[in-house]
Amino acid sequence: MARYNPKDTEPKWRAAWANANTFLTPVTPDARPKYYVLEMFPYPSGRIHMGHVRNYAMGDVVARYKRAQGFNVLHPMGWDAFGMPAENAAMERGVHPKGWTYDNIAAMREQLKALGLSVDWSREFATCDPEYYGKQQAWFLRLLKRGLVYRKEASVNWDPVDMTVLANEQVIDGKGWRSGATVEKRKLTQWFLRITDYADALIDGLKTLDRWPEKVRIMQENWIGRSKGLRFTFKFDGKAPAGHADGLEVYTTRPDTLFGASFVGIAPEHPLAEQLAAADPAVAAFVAECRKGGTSEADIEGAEKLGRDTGLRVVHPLDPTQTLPVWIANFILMDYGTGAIFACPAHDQRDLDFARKYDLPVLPVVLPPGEDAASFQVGKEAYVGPGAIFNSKFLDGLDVEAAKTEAVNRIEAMDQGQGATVYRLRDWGVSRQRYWGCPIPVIHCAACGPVGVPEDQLPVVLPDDVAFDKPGNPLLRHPTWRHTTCPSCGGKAERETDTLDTFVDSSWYFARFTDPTAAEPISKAAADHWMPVDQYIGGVEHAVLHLLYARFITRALKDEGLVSVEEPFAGLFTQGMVTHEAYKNAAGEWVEPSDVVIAVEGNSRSAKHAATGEPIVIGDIEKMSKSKKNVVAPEDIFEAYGVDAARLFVMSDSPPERDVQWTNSGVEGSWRFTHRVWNEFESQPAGDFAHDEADAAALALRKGAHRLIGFVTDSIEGFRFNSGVARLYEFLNMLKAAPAENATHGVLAARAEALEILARLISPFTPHLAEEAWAQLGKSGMVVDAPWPKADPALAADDERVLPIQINGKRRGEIKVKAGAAEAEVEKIALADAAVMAHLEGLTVRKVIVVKDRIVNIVAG
RNA sequence: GCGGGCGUGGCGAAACUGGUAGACGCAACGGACUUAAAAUCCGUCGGGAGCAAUCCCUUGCCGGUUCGACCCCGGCCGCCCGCACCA
Repeated sequence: MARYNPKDTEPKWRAAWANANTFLTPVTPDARPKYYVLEMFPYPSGRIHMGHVRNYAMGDVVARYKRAQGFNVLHPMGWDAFGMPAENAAMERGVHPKGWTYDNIAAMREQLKALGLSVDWSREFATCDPEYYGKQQAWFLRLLKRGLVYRKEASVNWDPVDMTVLANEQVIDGKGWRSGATVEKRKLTQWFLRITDYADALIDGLKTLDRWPEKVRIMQENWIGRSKGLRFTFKFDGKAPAGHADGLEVYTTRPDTLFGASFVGIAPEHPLAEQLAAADPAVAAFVAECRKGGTSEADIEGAEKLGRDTGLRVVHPLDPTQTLPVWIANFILMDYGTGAIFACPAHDQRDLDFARKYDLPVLPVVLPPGEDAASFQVGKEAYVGPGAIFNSKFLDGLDVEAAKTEAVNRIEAMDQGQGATVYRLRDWGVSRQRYWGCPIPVIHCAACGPVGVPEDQLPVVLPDDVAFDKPGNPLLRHPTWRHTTCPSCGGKAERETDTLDTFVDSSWYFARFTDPTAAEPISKAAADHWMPVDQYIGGVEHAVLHLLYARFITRALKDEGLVSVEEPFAGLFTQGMVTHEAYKNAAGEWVEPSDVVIAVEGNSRSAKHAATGEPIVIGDIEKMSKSKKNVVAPEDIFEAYGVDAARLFVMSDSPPERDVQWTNSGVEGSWRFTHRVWNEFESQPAGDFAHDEADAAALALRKGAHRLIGFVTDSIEGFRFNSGVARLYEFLNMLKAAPAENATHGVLAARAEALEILARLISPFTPHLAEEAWAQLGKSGMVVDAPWPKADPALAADDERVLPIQINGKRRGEIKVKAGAAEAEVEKIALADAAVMAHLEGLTVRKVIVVKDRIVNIVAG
């Protein structure tokens, strides 16, 4: 028997698909229902890693499956090609970002093509193609006209390593998401997108995303952070400080606790605090002290409450006889609400900590259920639960929610404030002081201000002749590029040298794929047909970055009339990472897996270096990363085991949303499977055989095959690929138990039918093997064009059931009955069973529970 | 601190809606074939008792609901992810 040889067959079938234009999705849609499958497009780093293999293999399973189900599938591929690494390469190696990027794309395209993906490569583009980013500039200008784009001076997150600004979403634990450098605050004039205009829509829209992971929806909701409360103004007692004649505006979510107020606090960055600091060196010193603390988790956790009494006093809005001191406090954030609060220490832990430290009053106003008003006291823990309001004049006796409403009504009636909704979400700062990005299509004119580049002058193309010998943005140093004339007055003017955050590039590419050559940024007809993406697949790390931005841009483009959908991704699946053990030598240096030999003794494993024999420490299972050297190169695996085995392995073993641990023995298992499958096809003799109803072995095989269809179908539909693969293994074992050699004609007929079903069922997972198997069966055409198999209900149905018999909840035997057998009949058979009778000796049967086709439980005592 | 998730053999895991716990794979062990190895094939494989049929224990821990709980409820313990002085 000839061994299955993936090295010959895999390239052969890829060529066959390419020659037949199998995966080309015509721009003009046909009568079939559409299905748009998309995996998050890759950054062209130069070579694919196992994470890519898993991501794209999953998408390919879905795409091929839907195709076989009769859908007109759109499954495109492109490149998220702008970004920092290209500039870093330019600085480190003197190559041009453009050349570096396109070389990488060429290399990765070949690797991805080797995966045998059912991708329509004719739609491929890179975000750094001027044809793409020019269209991006076009819609950017339309959003600018709409007022969704604006410029402001703001305190921004500055990444000192990448030397650029970052959006809030791109700062993780106070560090840049890409560089890992501690982020600094800087005041800069920047371009912003009004994502906050869409805060409510983005929260409310989450409810419609019923095919998104709950986790991602919760993360987005928390990130947007909507809270309802009251914004109101404290009048100053006596003379107000200059410029603050209107008073001091605060925000609270607990207007019900207003009578428990003991002081008013302002952030150290609050304009009033800065004003006071300018006049008083002692205040200035205090404000500087507050700034010193870092922003990292540990810093905040350990930060002590610091405050300074300003000497100012304000009047209580609901009780003019009462005044409150105004403190500058380090725990108040300028970024949130109004940067000023009223503090109710009895019912807020931070306020309480502060009040205890500075000996400020603590007056409880919410009485917990069961407590006595005369004796209830707050110690070190603030009471934040429900209860009845007391010590609060007209609010007394109301519950918390009713008191909130009443307090808001009173303040509104006095015209001193109003109910307000506040968000944690900030507008999206999109200016990046980088070269390798989409130029912001704006011209700055001394007379006219910033003016959008006229549409007929787009795209604003990046100049190629730039130097990376100095840090900073090369566009700023370019001798001619920025100098131009004002489109409005014709006078001398300068181009904007900031480029767009690369997350803008990835916020609409899915819509461009529907017609990548359209003259408009988005072809309305094509997008209306294909959008939304039916199944989007990618890493969970984009839960609040890319996935939030893309939702926002889609809504903004919808309001601009470019698309009709509000939500870009109807279904989302977030897949787990590919992990691998990391190895270290005695010196603590990371060692590559290929240099390590593992020895197994019983249940313990030890490792040594393959070449030197020195002992190696087997470390944790971690995400594959270059720094830990625990990377397995996909091309090495393709070479050794074939592409299908690699694809199969990343789909096996672990549920797709969970991390999968890469092991060599695991992929060997998948490789063995491909060979065993092939052996079954090869050993099947050619020819037609008639089914034999009387042949029990043949019937069992046919039943197994028809049942398998349902199992595999459900596992793909439900994203349980690992279970589907397990069922395929199980069925292969069944086939092997009914070999072709010396088989009856009935079994040969059943095998022929089973193999035809099997070839179609494995084709989403191991597409090359499936084609070779299909050809081996003598089938015409390719399996990729064959419809998904349909189970014969009569064969897939179980006509006989094995029911376990429990006595008092413990399994004591089993009986065989016809499927759907009546309860009374089942009870009779169960009670007559020898093993059951033995167990019931000396007991009285009290009750018999029969669950149809499932189980029998006898209660006896 | 808040929000979410998870905890099942030596390992990755399965168990659909409360109904036979451990499918399938990996590792391990035993055997066949082979001069030998690889590959392949067959078998064993949660723990314990027993010659055996069989029985007892077992899904992080404690308790509850139920004829019946990996699954539902309450309370602990541990791990992972996200957010975090957000008023």
